[in-house]
Amino acid sequence: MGSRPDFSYVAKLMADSSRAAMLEALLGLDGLPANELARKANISLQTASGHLAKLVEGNLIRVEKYGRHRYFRLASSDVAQAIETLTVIAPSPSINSLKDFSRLEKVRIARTCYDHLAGKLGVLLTEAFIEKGYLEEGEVDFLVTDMGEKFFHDFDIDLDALRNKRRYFARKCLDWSERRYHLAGSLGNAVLVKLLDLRWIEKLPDRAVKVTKTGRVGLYESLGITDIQM
Amino acid sequence: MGSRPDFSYVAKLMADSSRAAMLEALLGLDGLPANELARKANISLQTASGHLAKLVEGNLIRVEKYGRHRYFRLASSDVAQAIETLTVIAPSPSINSLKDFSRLEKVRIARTCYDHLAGKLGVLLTEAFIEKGYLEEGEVDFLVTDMGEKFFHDFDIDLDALRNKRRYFARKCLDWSERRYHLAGSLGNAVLVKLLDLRWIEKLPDRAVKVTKTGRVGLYESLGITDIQM
DNA sequence: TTTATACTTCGATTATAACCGAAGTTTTCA
DNA sequence: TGAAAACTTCGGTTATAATCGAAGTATAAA
Repeated sequence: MGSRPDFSYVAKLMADSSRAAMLEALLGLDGLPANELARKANISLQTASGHLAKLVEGNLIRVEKYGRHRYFRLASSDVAQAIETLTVIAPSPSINSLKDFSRLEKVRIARTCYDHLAGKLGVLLTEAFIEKGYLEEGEVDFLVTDMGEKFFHDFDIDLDALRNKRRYFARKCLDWSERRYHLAGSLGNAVLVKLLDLRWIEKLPDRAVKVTKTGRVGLYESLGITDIQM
Repeated sequence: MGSRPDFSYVAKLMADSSRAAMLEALLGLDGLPANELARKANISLQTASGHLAKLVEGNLIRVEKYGRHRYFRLASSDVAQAIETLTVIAPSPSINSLKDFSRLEKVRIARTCYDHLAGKLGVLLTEAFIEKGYLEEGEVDFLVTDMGEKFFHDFDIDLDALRNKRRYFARKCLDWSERRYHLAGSLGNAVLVKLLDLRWIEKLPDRAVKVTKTGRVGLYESLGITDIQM
C-alpha cells in the first residue's frame, strides 16, 4: 500500500450530499459566500461552515477574503474534472414515467447551468461562436476576437462592463450531458440574459429552457444554428 | 434538482477505505475472488461480501460466476478513469523510508492504468504520438490522423477492429503522477498489449512496468523517446 | 463606541454504516 | 449422500460524523 495517493480521502469529501450540493453550486465557477452555499445545500450556516472548512482543508475549494466577506470557489479545474468524471459513472436520475423522461430530455437539450446556458443548446451556441470566429478557445477561458467584439457589440452586449465585474469573463465549462465545453462566466450570463430578453428562449421548470419560434429563426439567421429538436 | 446524475452516490462508494483498497486491487484488471479482496483490505470475508454487494449494486464492479467461484472486476474503464482522476487531487502519500520512495518512483515512471499505460512512460508515448503527427488532441478524445492510420497499421494494430468494439476508442485520461494526459480506450489497450508482446516492457509488482533493453532501442528508433530513466 | 453582518466554534443529539460472530446457502467433489 | 469450499445474510455492537442551537469572533458601518 501507500505507493499511491489515497483517493478515498477525496471521495469521502465528495460523498456527503450537503458537500456535494455545495461543490455542484461551485461548478458554476463563480465564487459564492457561505450563506448562499448553505442555502443551496439546505443546511444551517453552522453546518455549512464545518463542511466548507473540511473542503478547504482537503484542497477541493479555496476561500478569498474581502473584509468580512469570504467567497469560496473550486481550488482548480482538476476538481471540476474529477466531479465530471464521477458524474459519468453515476446512475442517471431514475426514470419511472414518461413525464420523468421528457423532463430529463428537456434538461439535456437546453438548461441553465448556474447563470448561463448549458446542454445541447449551450454547446451548439458556443461552437457557433467559435465557428463564426467570434470566440477562440483557450486553456481555461474563451477569448473574444476582434470580430467577436463587433458581434457582441451589435448584439447589444457591453463587453467592457462585463470585464469589469469581479468574476470570470468567458470561462469554459464542461457539459456533463454533451461532454463538450460551453461558455460560462459573465459573458455566458450576458448571452443568456439577452436571449431571454429577446424571447428567443423561455425558462421551463427544473432549469430547463425551450427555444421559441422566434428564437429558432433568430438563431438560424444570426449564427446558422439549425438542429435543435424541440 | 435531481436532473443531474448524483456524483455523491459514487463518491460514497469510493469513500470507505476498505472499499477503496478493493477497487485499487481491481485496477490491476484481473478478476479477483472475494477472499483475496478481503485480504487486500484487511477485513473479514463477511464484511468484504457486504462491500462487494454495494459496489456491484452501484455498478462500479461486476461479478463473473464460474461454479462456486466468483471473480470480481471493474465494471468499465470509466471507473478506472474516475479513480485516476480523483487520485490527481488526492494528497500525496507520506514517504517515511527509502523503500517507500523507490517503490513510489517505480510507479511514477511507468505503470498500467486498468488496461493501458500510464505514468511518465504513458505520457511520453502519447506526446510522441502527437509530436510525430500520429494523434491530435481533441476535447475528450484523441484523434488518429492519416499518418497515424498508417503508423498504427505498420505497428500491426487494427484500428477498424478497435473502433468497432463497444467502448471508447482513443480516450484522454489524466495522469495523477504527471498531471498530463495519456492515451486510454481500446487504442491505449492495444498499444499496451503490443508493447508487452514485443517484450519492450515487462510487468513488475504493484502494477509498475519496466522498459527492457530491447524496448529502449525500439522506443528510440520508432518514436525518438530517450529520457526514461531506468 | 455601538450595532449589524458574516461567519466560526462548542456541545449535545441522532443517524448511519462498518464491523464481526454465528448461522445459512449454493456448488463441487468424493 | 455427506463434507468441504466459497460466499451471503442476520443481528447486535460500536465508531463516526452530520446536524443545529447557542455562544463567540472578526470586520464594517453608523
